[in-house]
Amino acid sequence: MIFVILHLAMSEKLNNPSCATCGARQKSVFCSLNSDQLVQMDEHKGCDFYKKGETIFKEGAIARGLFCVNKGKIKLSRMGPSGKEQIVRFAKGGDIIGYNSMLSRRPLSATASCLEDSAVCFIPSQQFFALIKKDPNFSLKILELTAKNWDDASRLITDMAQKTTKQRLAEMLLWLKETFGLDEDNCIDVKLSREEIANMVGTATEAVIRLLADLKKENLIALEGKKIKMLDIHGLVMLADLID
Amino acid sequence: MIFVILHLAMSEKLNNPSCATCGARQKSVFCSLNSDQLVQMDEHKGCDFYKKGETIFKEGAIARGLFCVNKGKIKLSRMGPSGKEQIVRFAKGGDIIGYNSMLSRRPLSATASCLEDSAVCFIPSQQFFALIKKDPNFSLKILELTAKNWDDASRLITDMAQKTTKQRLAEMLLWLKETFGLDEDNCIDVKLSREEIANMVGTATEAVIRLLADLKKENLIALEGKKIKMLDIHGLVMLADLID
DNA sequence: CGCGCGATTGATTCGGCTCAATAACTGTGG
DNA sequence: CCACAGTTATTGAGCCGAATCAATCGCGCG
Repeated sequence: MIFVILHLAMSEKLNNPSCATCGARQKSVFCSLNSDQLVQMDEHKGCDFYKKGETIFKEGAIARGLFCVNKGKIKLSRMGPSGKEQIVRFAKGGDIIGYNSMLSRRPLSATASCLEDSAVCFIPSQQFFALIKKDPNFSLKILELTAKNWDDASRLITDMAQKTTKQRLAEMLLWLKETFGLDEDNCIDVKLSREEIANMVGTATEAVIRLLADLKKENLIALEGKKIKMLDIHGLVMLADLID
Repeated sequence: MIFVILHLAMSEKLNNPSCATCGARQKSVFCSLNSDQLVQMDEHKGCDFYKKGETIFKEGAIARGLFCVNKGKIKLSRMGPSGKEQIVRFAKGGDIIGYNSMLSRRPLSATASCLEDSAVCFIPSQQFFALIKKDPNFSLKILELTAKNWDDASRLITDMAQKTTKQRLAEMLLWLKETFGLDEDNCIDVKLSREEIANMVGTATEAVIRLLADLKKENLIALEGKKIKMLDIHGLVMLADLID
Protein backbone atom coordinates (compact mmCIF):
# COMPACT_ATOMS: atom_id res chain seq x y z
CA MET A 1 0.00 0.00 0.00
CA ILE A 2 2.76 2.33 0.97
CA PHE A 3 4.49 1.49 -2.26
CA VAL A 4 1.46 2.34 -4.26
CA ILE A 5 1.13 5.69 -2.57
CA LEU A 6 4.80 6.40 -3.08
CA HIS A 7 4.56 5.43 -6.68
CA LEU A 8 1.59 7.67 -7.29
CA ALA A 9 3.33 10.55 -5.58
CA MET A 10 6.44 10.11 -7.66
CA SER A 11 4.52 9.71 -10.84
CA GLU A 12 2.53 12.81 -10.10
CA LYS A 13 5.64 14.74 -9.40
CA LEU A 14 7.12 13.62 -12.69
CA ASN A 15 3.98 14.33 -14.61
CA ASN A 16 3.34 17.64 -12.96
CA PRO A 17 6.37 19.81 -13.22
CA SER A 18 5.86 22.76 -10.90
CA CYS A 19 4.61 25.95 -12.49
CA ALA A 20 7.03 27.84 -10.27
CA THR A 21 10.02 26.35 -12.06
CA CYS A 22 8.46 26.03 -15.51
CA GLY A 23 10.67 27.71 -18.07
CA ALA A 24 7.80 28.08 -20.49
CA ARG A 25 5.81 30.07 -17.93
CA GLN A 26 8.14 33.05 -18.12
CA LYS A 27 6.99 33.86 -21.61
CA SER A 28 3.36 32.90 -21.01
CA VAL A 29 0.27 34.73 -19.78
CA PHE A 30 1.06 33.25 -16.37
CA CYS A 31 4.34 35.10 -16.08
CA SER A 32 3.23 37.52 -13.38
CA LEU A 33 1.28 35.23 -11.06
CA ASN A 34 2.34 35.29 -7.43
CA SER A 35 3.45 32.22 -5.49
CA ASP A 36 0.02 31.63 -3.94
CA GLN A 37 -1.54 31.56 -7.35
CA LEU A 38 1.17 29.21 -8.62
CA VAL A 39 0.53 26.79 -5.74
CA GLN A 40 -3.16 26.83 -6.59
CA MET A 41 -2.33 26.06 -10.21
CA ASP A 42 0.00 23.22 -9.29
CA GLU A 43 -2.63 21.63 -7.07
CA HIS A 44 -5.28 21.52 -9.73
CA LYS A 45 -3.44 21.07 -12.98
CA GLY A 46 -2.47 17.92 -14.81
CA CYS A 47 0.24 17.27 -17.36
CA ASP A 48 0.23 14.89 -20.29
CA PHE A 49 2.63 13.78 -22.95
CA TYR A 50 1.56 13.44 -26.53
CA LYS A 51 3.38 11.83 -29.40
CA LYS A 52 3.77 13.41 -32.81
CA GLY A 53 0.48 13.27 -34.65
CA GLU A 54 -1.66 12.75 -31.55
CA THR A 55 -4.70 14.89 -30.95
CA ILE A 56 -5.08 17.00 -27.81
CA PHE A 57 -8.64 18.06 -28.44
CA LYS A 58 -11.14 17.99 -31.25
CA GLU A 59 -13.19 20.70 -32.90
CA GLY A 60 -16.78 20.64 -31.68
CA ALA A 61 -16.07 19.25 -28.21
CA ILE A 62 -16.87 21.17 -25.05
CA ALA A 63 -13.83 22.59 -23.28
CA ARG A 64 -13.42 21.66 -19.64
CA GLY A 65 -10.29 23.70 -19.23
CA LEU A 66 -7.37 25.11 -21.10
CA PHE A 67 -4.06 23.62 -22.11
CA CYS A 68 -0.67 25.19 -21.57
CA VAL A 69 2.11 23.93 -23.80
CA ASN A 70 5.22 23.03 -21.82
CA LYS A 71 7.23 21.67 -24.70
CA GLY A 72 6.58 20.83 -28.32
CA LYS A 73 4.82 22.21 -31.36
CA ILE A 74 1.11 22.09 -32.00
CA LYS A 75 -1.10 22.98 -34.93
CA LEU A 76 -4.66 24.19 -34.56
CA SER A 77 -6.89 23.51 -37.51
CA ARG A 78 -10.52 23.44 -38.50
CA MET A 79 -12.33 21.33 -41.01
CA GLY A 80 -13.66 23.20 -44.01
CA PRO A 81 -17.06 22.29 -45.47
CA SER A 82 -15.53 20.02 -48.09
CA GLY A 83 -13.45 18.17 -45.54
CA LYS A 84 -10.24 20.07 -46.22
CA GLU A 85 -8.15 21.06 -43.24
CA GLN A 86 -7.41 24.72 -42.62
CA ILE A 87 -4.56 25.47 -40.23
CA VAL A 88 -5.50 28.59 -38.29
CA ARG A 89 -2.78 28.82 -35.68
CA PHE A 90 0.25 27.22 -34.09
CA ALA A 91 1.27 26.88 -30.46
CA LYS A 92 4.64 26.24 -28.88
CA GLY A 93 6.15 26.25 -25.39
CA GLY A 94 4.50 28.90 -23.23
CA ASP A 95 1.39 29.25 -25.40
CA ILE A 96 -2.06 28.38 -24.14
CA ILE A 97 -4.73 26.74 -26.27
CA GLY A 98 -8.38 25.86 -25.82
CA TYR A 99 -9.15 28.90 -23.69
CA ASN A 100 -11.10 30.73 -26.33
CA SER A 101 -13.88 28.20 -26.27
CA MET A 102 -14.45 28.75 -22.56
CA LEU A 103 -14.49 32.51 -22.95
CA SER A 104 -16.82 32.48 -25.94
CA ARG A 105 -19.04 29.80 -24.32
CA ARG A 106 -18.99 27.90 -27.55
CA PRO A 107 -17.71 24.44 -28.47
CA LEU A 108 -14.04 24.20 -29.38
CA SER A 109 -13.62 25.72 -32.81
CA ALA A 110 -10.43 23.96 -33.78
CA THR A 111 -8.63 20.66 -33.44
CA ALA A 112 -5.22 20.65 -31.75
CA SER A 113 -2.68 18.09 -32.90
CA CYS A 114 1.00 17.69 -32.24
CA LEU A 115 3.61 18.39 -34.90
CA GLU A 116 6.18 16.73 -32.65
CA ASP A 117 6.27 15.01 -29.26
CA SER A 118 4.88 17.47 -26.76
CA ALA A 119 4.22 18.00 -23.06
CA VAL A 120 1.00 19.84 -22.32
CA CYS A 121 -0.52 20.85 -18.98
CA PHE A 122 -4.24 20.94 -18.38
CA ILE A 123 -5.79 23.66 -16.23
CA PRO A 124 -9.45 23.16 -15.28
CA SER A 125 -11.81 25.92 -16.26
CA GLN A 126 -12.63 26.77 -12.61
CA GLN A 127 -9.00 27.66 -11.97
CA PHE A 128 -8.89 29.80 -15.06
CA PHE A 129 -12.06 31.69 -14.24
CA ALA A 130 -10.97 32.10 -10.63
CA LEU A 131 -7.83 33.85 -11.85
CA ILE A 132 -9.85 36.11 -14.12
CA LYS A 133 -12.28 37.04 -11.35
CA LYS A 134 -9.65 37.71 -8.72
CA ASP A 135 -6.79 39.18 -10.69
CA PRO A 136 -7.60 42.10 -13.01
CA ASN A 137 -4.05 42.08 -14.31
CA PHE A 138 -4.49 38.52 -15.44
CA SER A 139 -7.78 39.50 -17.09
CA LEU A 140 -5.98 42.24 -18.94
CA LYS A 141 -3.34 39.79 -20.13
CA ILE A 142 -5.97 37.46 -21.50
CA LEU A 143 -7.84 40.37 -23.04
CA GLU A 144 -4.66 41.52 -24.72
CA LEU A 145 -4.15 38.01 -26.03
CA THR A 146 -7.64 37.58 -27.45
CA ALA A 147 -7.58 41.11 -28.84
CA LYS A 148 -4.31 40.41 -30.64
CA ASN A 149 -5.66 37.13 -31.91
CA TRP A 150 -8.61 38.91 -33.41
CA ASP A 151 -6.44 41.61 -34.86
CA ASP A 152 -4.18 39.05 -36.50
CA ALA A 153 -7.15 37.08 -37.76
CA SER A 154 -8.77 40.07 -39.40
CA ARG A 155 -5.52 40.90 -41.12
CA LEU A 156 -5.38 37.33 -42.33
CA ILE A 157 -8.91 37.63 -43.68
CA THR A 158 -7.85 40.61 -45.76
CA ASP A 159 -4.82 38.71 -47.00
CA MET A 160 -6.79 35.61 -47.89
CA ALA A 161 -9.30 37.71 -49.77
CA GLN A 162 -6.89 39.88 -51.69
CA LYS A 163 -3.48 38.33 -52.09
CA THR A 164 -2.33 35.85 -54.70
CA THR A 165 -1.40 32.35 -53.67
CA LYS A 166 2.27 33.18 -54.05
CA GLN A 167 2.02 36.20 -51.78
CA ARG A 168 0.14 34.20 -49.20
CA LEU A 169 2.79 31.49 -49.33
CA ALA A 170 5.53 34.07 -48.79
CA GLU A 171 3.56 35.49 -45.89
CA MET A 172 3.08 32.08 -44.31
CA LEU A 173 6.78 31.36 -44.54
CA LEU A 174 7.44 34.62 -42.73
CA TRP A 175 4.80 33.73 -40.16
CA LEU A 176 6.41 30.35 -39.58
CA LYS A 177 9.76 32.03 -39.17
CA GLU A 178 8.30 34.41 -36.55
CA THR A 179 6.58 31.60 -34.72
CA PHE A 180 9.22 28.90 -34.69
CA GLY A 181 12.37 30.78 -35.53
CA LEU A 182 15.31 29.63 -37.62
CA ASP A 183 17.82 26.91 -36.83
CA GLU A 184 21.59 27.30 -37.06
CA ASP A 185 21.29 26.77 -40.79
CA ASN A 186 18.75 29.58 -41.36
CA CYS A 187 16.05 26.99 -41.98
CA ILE A 188 12.55 27.34 -40.56
CA ASP A 189 12.60 25.30 -37.38
CA VAL A 190 9.49 23.18 -37.83
CA LYS A 191 8.74 20.13 -39.92
CA LEU A 192 5.63 20.49 -42.05
CA SER A 193 4.50 18.49 -45.05
CA ARG A 194 3.72 20.26 -48.29
CA GLU A 195 0.10 19.42 -47.67
CA GLU A 196 0.19 21.14 -44.28
CA ILE A 197 1.72 24.23 -45.83
CA ALA A 198 -1.05 24.13 -48.43
CA ASN A 199 -3.57 23.92 -45.60
CA MET A 200 -2.16 27.09 -44.08
CA VAL A 201 -2.05 29.00 -47.35
CA GLY A 202 -5.44 27.76 -48.42
CA THR A 203 -4.45 26.15 -51.69
CA ALA A 204 -3.63 22.79 -53.22
CA THR A 205 -0.47 20.81 -52.40
CA GLU A 206 0.70 21.01 -56.00
CA ALA A 207 0.45 24.78 -55.99
CA VAL A 208 2.68 24.96 -52.92
CA ILE A 209 5.27 22.75 -54.57
CA ARG A 210 5.31 24.80 -57.75
CA LEU A 211 5.39 28.11 -55.91
CA LEU A 212 8.16 26.98 -53.56
CA ALA A 213 10.11 26.08 -56.69
CA ASP A 214 9.41 29.58 -58.02
CA LEU A 215 10.64 31.21 -54.80
CA LYS A 216 13.74 29.08 -55.04
CA LYS A 217 14.35 30.20 -58.63
CA GLU A 218 14.05 33.77 -57.44
CA ASN A 219 16.67 33.10 -54.75
CA LEU A 220 14.31 33.99 -51.94
CA ILE A 221 14.54 30.56 -50.34
CA ALA A 222 16.50 27.36 -50.73
CA LEU A 223 15.11 23.85 -50.35
CA GLU A 224 17.29 21.36 -48.49
CA GLY A 225 15.28 18.19 -48.32
CA LYS A 226 12.15 19.07 -46.34
CA LYS A 227 13.79 22.06 -44.79
CA ILE A 228 13.18 25.54 -46.05
CA LYS A 229 16.11 27.90 -45.85
CA MET A 230 15.34 31.60 -45.73
CA LEU A 231 17.72 33.37 -48.08
CA ASP A 232 16.13 36.77 -48.55
CA ILE A 233 13.72 37.77 -45.81
CA HIS A 234 13.42 41.30 -47.11
CA GLY A 235 12.58 39.99 -50.57
CA LEU A 236 9.87 37.77 -49.10
CA VAL A 237 8.39 40.67 -47.17
CA MET A 238 8.31 42.78 -50.31
CA LEU A 239 6.67 39.98 -52.25
CA ALA A 240 4.09 39.28 -49.53
CA ASP A 241 3.20 42.95 -49.11
CA LEU A 242 3.17 43.70 -52.81
CA ILE A 243 5.82 46.37 -52.47
CA ASP A 244 7.63 47.00 -55.74
CA MET B 1 -22.10 84.75 -19.61
CA ILE B 2 -25.09 83.08 -18.07
CA PHE B 3 -26.45 82.47 -21.53
CA VAL B 4 -23.28 80.80 -22.62
CA ILE B 5 -23.34 78.46 -19.66
CA LEU B 6 -26.97 77.66 -20.23
CA HIS B 7 -26.32 77.02 -23.86
CA LEU B 8 -23.45 74.69 -23.13
CA ALA B 9 -25.52 72.84 -20.58
CA MET B 10 -28.38 72.36 -22.99
CA SER B 11 -26.12 71.36 -25.79
CA GLU B 12 -24.38 68.87 -23.60
CA LYS B 13 -27.64 67.44 -22.48
CA LEU B 14 -28.75 67.04 -26.06
CA ASN B 15 -25.48 65.59 -27.18
CA ASN B 16 -25.13 63.27 -24.25
CA PRO B 17 -28.19 61.14 -23.89
CA SER B 18 -28.01 59.41 -20.54
CA CYS B 19 -26.67 55.87 -20.54
CA ALA B 20 -29.35 55.00 -17.99
CA THR B 21 -32.11 55.56 -20.51
CA CYS B 22 -30.22 54.46 -23.62
CA GLY B 23 -32.21 51.84 -25.46
CA ALA B 24 -29.12 50.55 -27.20
CA ARG B 25 -27.45 49.83 -23.87
CA GLN B 26 -29.84 47.00 -23.03
CA LYS B 27 -28.34 44.83 -25.74
CA SER B 28 -24.78 46.02 -25.27
CA VAL B 29 -21.86 44.92 -23.10
CA PHE B 30 -22.95 47.66 -20.70
CA CYS B 31 -26.30 46.03 -19.99
CA SER B 32 -25.50 44.97 -16.44
CA LEU B 33 -23.72 48.03 -15.10
CA ASN B 34 -25.14 49.46 -11.87
CA SER B 35 -26.35 53.04 -11.48
CA ASP B 36 -23.08 54.29 -10.00
CA GLN B 37 -21.18 52.97 -12.97
CA LEU B 38 -23.70 54.54 -15.34
CA VAL B 39 -23.29 57.93 -13.68
CA GLN B 40 -19.53 57.61 -14.08
CA MET B 41 -19.99 56.80 -17.75
CA ASP B 42 -22.33 59.73 -18.30
CA GLU B 43 -19.90 62.14 -16.70
CA HIS B 44 -17.01 61.20 -18.90
CA LYS B 45 -18.49 60.24 -22.22
CA GLY B 46 -19.21 62.33 -25.26
CA CYS B 47 -21.66 61.82 -28.09
CA ASP B 48 -21.30 62.78 -31.74
CA PHE B 49 -23.42 62.65 -34.83
CA TYR B 50 -22.00 61.49 -38.12
CA LYS B 51 -23.50 61.75 -41.55
CA LYS B 52 -23.60 58.90 -44.03
CA GLY B 53 -20.13 58.33 -45.45
CA GLU B 54 -18.29 60.12 -42.64
CA THR B 55 -15.38 58.47 -40.93
CA ILE B 56 -15.36 57.85 -37.18
CA PHE B 57 -11.79 56.68 -36.97
CA LYS B 58 -9.02 55.63 -39.31
CA GLU B 59 -6.88 52.53 -39.50
CA GLY B 60 -3.42 53.14 -38.06
CA ALA B 61 -4.43 55.82 -35.56
CA ILE B 62 -3.97 55.40 -31.83
CA ALA B 63 -7.19 54.77 -29.93
CA ARG B 64 -7.94 57.13 -27.04
CA GLY B 65 -11.13 55.38 -26.13
CA LEU B 66 -13.91 53.27 -27.53
CA PHE B 67 -17.08 54.15 -29.38
CA CYS B 68 -20.54 52.89 -28.56
CA VAL B 69 -23.06 53.07 -31.37
CA ASN B 70 -26.31 54.64 -30.26
CA LYS B 71 -28.02 54.67 -33.62
CA GLY B 72 -26.98 53.96 -37.17
CA LYS B 73 -25.00 51.47 -39.20
CA ILE B 74 -21.25 51.38 -39.48
CA LYS B 75 -18.79 49.40 -41.55
CA LEU B 76 -15.30 48.51 -40.38
CA SER B 77 -12.79 47.95 -43.12
CA ARG B 78 -9.08 47.66 -43.70
CA MET B 79 -7.01 48.59 -46.67
CA GLY B 80 -5.44 45.67 -48.49
CA PRO B 81 -1.92 45.95 -49.89
CA SER B 82 -3.14 46.89 -53.36
CA GLY B 83 -5.43 49.60 -52.01
CA LYS B 84 -8.57 47.52 -52.14
CA GLU B 85 -10.95 47.82 -49.21
CA GLN B 86 -11.83 44.74 -47.20
CA ILE B 87 -14.90 45.00 -45.00
CA VAL B 88 -14.23 42.99 -41.86
CA ARG B 89 -17.19 43.80 -39.66
CA PHE B 90 -20.33 45.86 -39.17
CA ALA B 91 -21.66 47.64 -36.12
CA LYS B 92 -25.14 48.84 -35.27
CA GLY B 93 -26.97 50.22 -32.25
CA GLY B 94 -25.61 48.73 -29.03
CA ASP B 95 -22.32 47.58 -30.56
CA ILE B 96 -18.98 48.94 -29.45
CA ILE B 97 -16.09 49.60 -31.80
CA GLY B 98 -12.48 50.65 -31.41
CA TYR B 99 -11.98 48.78 -28.13
CA ASN B 100 -9.84 46.07 -29.60
CA SER B 101 -7.02 48.44 -30.32
CA MET B 102 -6.81 49.49 -26.68
CA LEU B 103 -6.84 45.90 -25.48
CA SER B 104 -4.22 44.75 -27.97
CA ARG B 105 -2.13 47.87 -27.39
CA ARG B 106 -1.80 48.29 -31.11
CA PRO B 107 -2.90 51.02 -33.51
CA LEU B 108 -6.46 50.80 -34.77
CA SER B 109 -6.59 47.99 -37.29
CA ALA B 110 -9.63 49.14 -39.21
CA THR B 111 -11.39 52.25 -40.43
CA ALA B 112 -14.94 52.89 -39.24
CA SER B 113 -17.28 54.72 -41.58
CA CYS B 114 -21.01 55.29 -41.51
CA LEU B 115 -23.36 53.51 -43.87
CA GLU B 116 -26.09 55.91 -42.76
CA ASP B 117 -26.45 58.87 -40.41
CA SER B 118 -25.38 57.68 -36.98
CA ALA B 119 -25.08 58.74 -33.36
CA VAL B 120 -22.00 57.41 -31.62
CA CYS B 121 -20.81 57.90 -28.03
CA PHE B 122 -17.17 58.12 -27.09
CA ILE B 123 -15.91 56.57 -23.86
CA PRO B 124 -12.34 57.48 -22.87
CA SER B 125 -9.96 54.62 -22.39
CA GLN B 126 -9.53 55.37 -18.66
CA GLN B 127 -13.23 54.75 -18.04
CA PHE B 128 -13.09 51.52 -19.98
CA PHE B 129 -10.05 50.21 -18.15
CA ALA B 130 -11.50 51.31 -14.82
CA LEU B 131 -14.54 49.14 -15.49
CA ILE B 132 -12.37 46.19 -16.43
CA LYS B 133 -10.24 46.53 -13.31
CA LYS B 134 -13.12 46.97 -10.90
CA ASP B 135 -15.81 44.76 -12.35
CA PRO B 136 -14.86 41.16 -13.17
CA ASN B 137 -18.27 40.57 -14.69
CA PHE B 138 -17.63 43.35 -17.14
CA SER B 139 -14.23 41.84 -17.91
CA LEU B 140 -15.90 38.54 -18.62
CA LYS B 141 -18.38 40.22 -20.96
CA ILE B 142 -15.56 41.83 -22.92
CA LEU B 143 -13.62 38.59 -22.92
CA GLU B 144 -16.65 36.78 -24.28
CA LEU B 145 -16.94 39.43 -26.97
CA THR B 146 -13.32 39.30 -28.10
CA ALA B 147 -13.33 35.51 -27.91
CA LYS B 148 -16.40 35.34 -30.13
CA ASN B 149 -14.86 37.83 -32.51
CA TRP B 150 -11.81 35.66 -32.85
CA ASP B 151 -13.89 32.55 -33.26
CA ASP B 152 -15.94 34.17 -36.01
CA ALA B 153 -12.82 35.50 -37.69
CA SER B 154 -11.11 32.15 -37.79
CA ARG B 155 -14.21 30.60 -39.31
CA LEU B 156 -14.17 33.34 -41.88
CA ILE B 157 -10.52 32.59 -42.66
CA THR B 158 -11.43 28.99 -43.40
CA ASP B 159 -14.31 30.14 -45.59
CA MET B 160 -12.20 32.64 -47.49
CA ALA B 161 -9.57 30.00 -48.10
CA GLN B 162 -11.83 27.18 -49.16
CA LYS B 163 -15.17 28.35 -50.46
CA THR B 164 -16.01 29.48 -53.95
CA THR B 165 -16.94 33.08 -54.57
CA LYS B 166 -20.58 32.10 -54.93
CA GLN B 167 -20.62 30.31 -51.59
CA ARG B 168 -18.95 33.25 -49.91
CA LEU B 169 -21.50 35.62 -51.42
CA ALA B 170 -24.35 33.45 -50.11
CA GLU B 171 -22.69 33.40 -46.71
CA MET B 172 -22.27 37.17 -46.66
CA LEU B 173 -25.93 37.67 -47.52
CA LEU B 174 -26.84 35.46 -44.59
CA TRP B 175 -24.41 37.38 -42.39
CA LEU B 176 -26.00 40.68 -43.43
CA LYS B 177 -29.40 39.25 -42.67
CA GLU B 178 -28.26 38.20 -39.19
CA THR B 179 -26.64 41.55 -38.52
CA PHE B 180 -29.21 43.97 -39.86
CA GLY B 181 -32.32 41.86 -40.14
CA LEU B 182 -35.01 42.00 -42.80
CA ASP B 183 -37.51 44.77 -43.46
CA GLU B 184 -41.28 44.25 -43.86
CA ASP B 185 -40.60 43.17 -47.42
CA ASN B 186 -38.09 40.44 -46.53
CA CYS B 187 -35.27 42.56 -47.92
CA ILE B 188 -31.93 42.89 -46.14
CA ASP B 189 -32.24 46.07 -44.13
CA VAL B 190 -29.05 47.87 -45.14
CA LYS B 191 -28.03 49.77 -48.23
CA LEU B 192 -24.75 48.61 -49.71
CA SER B 193 -23.29 49.20 -53.15
CA ARG B 194 -22.25 46.24 -55.27
CA GLU B 195 -18.70 47.33 -54.70
CA GLU B 196 -19.14 47.18 -50.93
CA ILE B 197 -20.59 43.70 -51.19
CA ALA B 198 -17.60 42.74 -53.31
CA ASN B 199 -15.36 44.15 -50.59
CA MET B 200 -16.97 41.88 -48.04
CA VAL B 201 -16.83 38.78 -50.21
CA GLY B 202 -13.31 39.50 -51.38
CA THR B 203 -13.96 39.57 -55.09
CA ALA B 204 -14.55 41.99 -57.96
CA THR B 205 -17.71 44.06 -58.35
CA GLU B 206 -18.56 42.37 -61.65
CA ALA B 207 -18.39 38.96 -60.03
CA VAL B 208 -20.89 40.02 -57.38
CA ILE B 209 -23.27 41.28 -60.05
CA ARG B 210 -23.05 38.08 -62.04
CA LEU B 211 -23.40 35.86 -59.00
CA LEU B 212 -26.35 37.81 -57.62
CA ALA B 213 -27.97 37.29 -61.00
CA ASP B 214 -27.24 33.56 -60.66
CA LEU B 215 -28.81 33.42 -57.21
CA LYS B 216 -31.82 35.21 -58.60
CA LYS B 217 -32.13 32.67 -61.44
CA GLU B 218 -32.02 29.94 -58.83
CA ASN B 219 -34.86 31.65 -56.94
CA LEU B 220 -32.79 32.05 -53.80
CA ILE B 221 -33.10 35.84 -53.81
CA ALA B 222 -34.94 38.56 -55.71
CA LEU B 223 -33.49 41.92 -56.70
CA GLU B 224 -35.77 44.92 -56.27
CA GLY B 225 -33.74 47.92 -57.25
CA LYS B 226 -30.82 48.04 -54.81
CA LYS B 227 -32.64 45.90 -52.31
CA ILE B 228 -31.99 42.22 -51.93
CA LYS B 229 -35.00 40.11 -51.03
CA MET B 230 -34.33 36.82 -49.29
CA LEU B 231 -36.55 34.19 -50.89
CA ASP B 232 -34.99 30.92 -49.75
CA ILE B 233 -32.88 31.19 -46.63
CA HIS B 234 -32.54 27.45 -46.29
CA GLY B 235 -31.34 27.21 -49.88
CA LEU B 236 -28.73 29.89 -49.25
CA VAL B 237 -27.52 28.08 -46.13
CA MET B 238 -27.19 24.86 -48.09
CA LEU B 239 -25.30 26.60 -50.84
CA ALA B 240 -22.98 28.42 -48.44
CA ASP B 241 -22.24 25.29 -46.46
CA LEU B 242 -21.88 23.05 -49.48
CA ILE B 243 -24.60 20.72 -48.26
CA ASP B 244 -26.14 18.77 -51.13
C1' DC C 1 -32.07 67.52 -70.29
C1' DG C 2 -27.52 66.25 -69.77
C1' DC C 3 -24.02 64.86 -66.51
C1' DG C 4 -21.88 61.32 -63.75
C1' DC C 5 -21.67 57.53 -61.00
C1' DG C 6 -23.03 52.89 -60.21
C1' DA C 7 -24.78 48.74 -62.37
C1' DT C 8 -24.62 45.53 -66.00
C1' DT C 9 -22.99 42.75 -69.80
C1' DG C 10 -19.53 40.86 -72.94
C1' DA C 11 -14.91 39.19 -74.35
C1' DT C 12 -10.55 37.77 -73.17
C1' DT C 13 -6.88 36.19 -70.25
C1' DC C 14 -4.73 33.86 -66.60
C1' DG C 15 -4.01 31.85 -62.09
C1' DG C 16 -4.61 28.04 -59.90
C1' DC C 17 -7.37 23.62 -59.24
C1' DT C 18 -7.96 18.84 -60.74
C1' DC C 19 -6.64 14.61 -62.41
C1' DA C 20 -3.10 11.49 -63.62
C1' DA C 21 1.47 9.63 -63.74
C1' DT C 22 5.99 9.26 -61.88
C1' DA C 23 9.74 9.83 -58.60
C1' DA C 24 11.66 10.18 -54.03
C1' DC C 25 11.43 9.14 -49.44
C1' DT C 26 10.25 6.66 -44.81
C1' DG C 27 9.89 3.18 -42.09
C1' DT C 28 9.53 -1.91 -41.56
C1' DG C 29 10.68 -6.55 -41.55
C1' DG C 30 13.54 -10.03 -43.33
C1' DC D 1 21.87 -3.92 -45.26
C1' DC D 2 18.43 -4.55 -48.63
C1' DA D 3 13.75 -5.16 -50.44
C1' DC D 4 9.17 -3.82 -50.03
C1' DA D 5 5.10 -1.15 -49.22
C1' DG D 6 3.04 2.95 -48.22
C1' DT D 7 3.40 7.59 -48.11
C1' DT D 8 4.85 12.14 -49.69
C1' DA D 9 6.82 15.04 -53.30
C1' DT D 10 7.08 16.38 -58.01
C1' DT D 11 5.86 17.16 -62.72
C1' DG D 12 2.67 17.52 -66.68
C1' DA D 13 -1.75 18.47 -69.19
C1' DG D 14 -6.20 20.32 -69.35
C1' DC D 15 -9.94 22.95 -67.67
C1' DC D 16 -12.64 26.27 -65.15
C1' DG D 17 -13.60 30.14 -62.20
C1' DA D 18 -12.89 34.52 -61.70
C1' DA D 19 -10.07 38.82 -62.69
C1' DT D 20 -9.47 42.30 -66.02
C1' DC D 21 -10.57 45.38 -69.60
C1' DA D 22 -13.95 47.64 -72.31
C1' DA D 23 -18.39 49.20 -73.53
C1' DT D 24 -23.11 50.19 -72.60
C1' DC D 25 -27.01 50.98 -69.76
C1' DG D 26 -29.81 53.13 -66.19
C1' DC D 27 -30.84 56.00 -62.64
C1' DG D 28 -30.65 60.06 -59.56
C1' DC D 29 -29.95 64.74 -59.46
C1' DG D 30 -28.74 69.44 -60.38
